[in-house]
Amino acid sequence: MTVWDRPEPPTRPVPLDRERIVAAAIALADEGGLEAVSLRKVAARLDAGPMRLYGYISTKEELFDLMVDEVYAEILPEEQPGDWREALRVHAHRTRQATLRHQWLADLLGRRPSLGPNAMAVTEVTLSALDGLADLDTVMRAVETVSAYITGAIRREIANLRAERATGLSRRDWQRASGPHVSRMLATGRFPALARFVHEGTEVDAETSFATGLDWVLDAVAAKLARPPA
Amino acid sequence: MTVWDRPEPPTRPVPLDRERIVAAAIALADEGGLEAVSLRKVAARLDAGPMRLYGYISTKEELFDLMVDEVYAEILPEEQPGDWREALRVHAHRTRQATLRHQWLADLLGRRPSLGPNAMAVTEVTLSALDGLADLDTVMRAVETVSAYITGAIRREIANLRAERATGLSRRDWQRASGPHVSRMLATGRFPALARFVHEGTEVDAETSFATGLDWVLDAVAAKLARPPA
DNA sequence: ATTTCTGCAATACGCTGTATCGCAACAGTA
DNA sequence: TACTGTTGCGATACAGCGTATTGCAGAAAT
Repeated sequence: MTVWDRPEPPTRPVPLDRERIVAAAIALADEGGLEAVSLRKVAARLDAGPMRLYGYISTKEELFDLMVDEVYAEILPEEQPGDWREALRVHAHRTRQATLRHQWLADLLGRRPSLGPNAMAVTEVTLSALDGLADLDTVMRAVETVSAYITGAIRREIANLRAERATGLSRRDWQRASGPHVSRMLATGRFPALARFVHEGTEVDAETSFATGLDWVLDAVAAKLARPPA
Repeated sequence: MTVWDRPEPPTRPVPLDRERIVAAAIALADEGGLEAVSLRKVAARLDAGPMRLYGYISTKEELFDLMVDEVYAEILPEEQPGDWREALRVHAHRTRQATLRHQWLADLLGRRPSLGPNAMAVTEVTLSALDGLADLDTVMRAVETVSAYITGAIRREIANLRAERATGLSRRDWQRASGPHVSRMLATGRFPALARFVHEGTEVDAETSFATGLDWVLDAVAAKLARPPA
C-alpha cells in the first residue's frame, strides 16, 4: 500500500464563522448594493453551499442585522471629545461617512431596532456624553431627536445621490430644465412656490446642508438642556 | 342559427388603469406589508395576468412610487392654516398618521425622491407656508430639516412597533428584563449609562415623543426664521 | 470495532421580477 | 364585406431567490 495507492484525504470544508460571512456580505453589498446580497452569493464567496449559512444565522434579515452592527464598529468614535455638542456632531458625521462608504446602510438605518454590541456601544457613548446635563427623559429625547434627523437626512442624501447616478443629471440640472417630468410639472403653474425655489435657490453641497440642519437641531437641544426639566 | 348555436361573445378583459392597480397594491401592502406585494398577486386581484401590468408600469419600483404618491394624497391638508409653525406641525402629524395607516410607507419614505403630483403638491403647500419669512435657502433648509426629522422619527416608531408585535413585549419590558439578549448585555456592566436610562427612564407614548422632538426642531427653525439670513 | 452523533451538501419547493413570443380581436382600408 | 395591419393580452419561459427537507460522510464515543 504505497502513497500512490491511497487517495488524498478529502478536503475538509473551509471553516466558517459569522465574521467571515458578514465580511463577504458587506463586500457584496458595497459592490452591488443590498440587492446584490443573496445567501447563495455570500456562500459562494466562501466556497460553501447556501444552506451552510443557516448554522450561523437563521434568516437573511439576521445577516442584515449583523452587517449593520459591523458598520457601527466603524461609527464608534476612537476617543470621546468632552463637549456634548461635539460628541453628537462627531457621531452624526461618522454615521454619515460610514453610510457614504456603505451606501446600502441607508436602506437599513432605522429599519429595525439596533441591538448589536457595536450599536449599543455607540448608544452608550452618545448617552454618556449628555448624561447629567438634564433629567434622563430630556437626554433621551435629545438623543432620539438628533438621531431621527441623522437617519432622515442621510436617507435623503443617498436617495438623491442614487437618482443623480441613475439619470446622469445633477440634482439642480435635473430639476431646473433637464428633467422633463419636473420641468413639465413646474410649467403647469400649479406649484409656484416650488418653482421659485427650484429656479432661484442656490445649490448647496450635501455635506454643508447636512451640517447646517444638524446645527439647528443641536441648537434646539442646547436650549432644552440649558433650562431644567419642563 | 339560433341563439343556442352561437357562442357567447368572449369576455373582454376587465379594463385596467393605474388607479386600480395602485389600489390593489396598497390593499395588499396594508394587509401583509410591502413584501406581500408581488406583481403576480396584484394582477391576480384584478383578474389579469402578471405581464398585463407592464403596460402601465415598467418596473416594480415604479409601482412603489405610485403607491407612495397615492398616500401623499392623504397627507395633503384640506385647508392650510395660516401659521407656518402650525402648517409644519400639521404636515408632520398627517404624515405620521398616514404611515400608521399604511405602515409599509415607513419602508419607502426617503428611499427615492418623491416626484409624483401629490408629493409635489404637499411640498408646494409646505414651502408656501414658509415663503417670505426668510431667504429662499433658509426656508429650504428649514423644510428639509423638519422632513428629515419626520422621516427618521417615523421610521424608528414603526421599527419599534414591529419589534413589539414580533416579540409580544412592550418596548419597556423587552429592554428591562424580559428581553434576554438586552438584559444580558446590560448586565455585563459595559453600558452603564444605557443601563441607567433603560431602568430609570420613564415610558413615553410614541405620539408624545414624536410631538416633543418635533417641537424642538420647530423651535430651532423659529430661531433661524427670526433672524435674517446669516 | 461498532455505534451514535454532528453538520455539511444536495435536492427540492414555491415564489419572485420580467423577457419573449404567438395569437386573437379590433381599427382602418379597399 | 373582405382583407390587412396593429395593438395588447396571455401563456410560456428563465434565471434567481429564501429556505425546508433529506441523506450521508466523517468525527466522536463506546
